[in-house]
Amino acid sequence: MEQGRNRRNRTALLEAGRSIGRAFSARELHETARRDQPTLGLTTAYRAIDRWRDEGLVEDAGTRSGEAVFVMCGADGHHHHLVCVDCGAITTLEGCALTPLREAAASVGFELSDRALASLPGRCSRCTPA
Amino acid sequence: MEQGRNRRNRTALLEAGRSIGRAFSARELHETARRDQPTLGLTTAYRAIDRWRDEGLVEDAGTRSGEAVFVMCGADGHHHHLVCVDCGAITTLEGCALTPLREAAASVGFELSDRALASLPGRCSRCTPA
DNA sequence: AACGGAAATGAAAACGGATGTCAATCTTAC
DNA sequence: GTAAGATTGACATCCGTTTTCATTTCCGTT
Repeated sequence: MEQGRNRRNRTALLEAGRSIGRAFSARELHETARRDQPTLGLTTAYRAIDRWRDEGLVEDAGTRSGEAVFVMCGADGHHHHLVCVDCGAITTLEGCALTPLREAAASVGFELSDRALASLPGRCSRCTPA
Repeated sequence: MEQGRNRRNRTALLEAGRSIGRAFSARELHETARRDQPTLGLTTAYRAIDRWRDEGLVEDAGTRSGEAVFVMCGADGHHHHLVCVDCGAITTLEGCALTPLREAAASVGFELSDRALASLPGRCSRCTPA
């Protein structure tokens, strides 16, 4: 019995997302997953990311040269990601160093957006000019 | 003697940017400045924002429904802006509540991006659901 | 195993924000 | 005033993303 395309696609996309190991664009996810499933379409990669975002499996991580980029996110415990704006490298920041900022915002009537700040832009040591 | 178009455009754009009082897109800047200078083109609005960014007069403030948005920024002293992701309202946050975060990032070899975090996403009290 | 409705897929078209092009206009130096 | 150079704005183009739609796949029911 020929296995279905759907399940294989989903698996290939998920493995691609997990194996990339850094922030990725929809195009990069597509290219990576395509090595396993050559017929997989770009539209499906976009749709997978949408679904993952709804499920909390992926976070928006801004844009890199015009493309929206994302980071995979195990949903365990409160944490933030540092994302290198140059190469996409990711480091997980355990605990929450955002509390002082959140309180400062609250004192002027603003509720800081946890979702939008889940991924924090920066530069990894490789990409920081000496 | 007919005054030049260039100077008038520049003035209209600058006044528009300052008068809007919240985060704005290039299209919004264009529409506002156009009330003074009806012949002013959208391209010129984009170019003004580019120039302002180089001069530190404006900061990127993410995107709102697909459009990049910006906030005007007096270059005086270190501060951050809280920008409402729904309505674009701005509050200036004096001092820097980002220090703990910056240090946490530094401890794992990341240099936090001051520029990218100049404008912090959140929700103003009006737009926060009760 | 066969059927049927619901969901997923991928190719192509449509969309929209941003950028590039270029002739016309304006500014500034002389 | 004139010429060289910068600025402008209409239009074309680019490109990431979304929409569309006919086809295929999935899965519960018979």
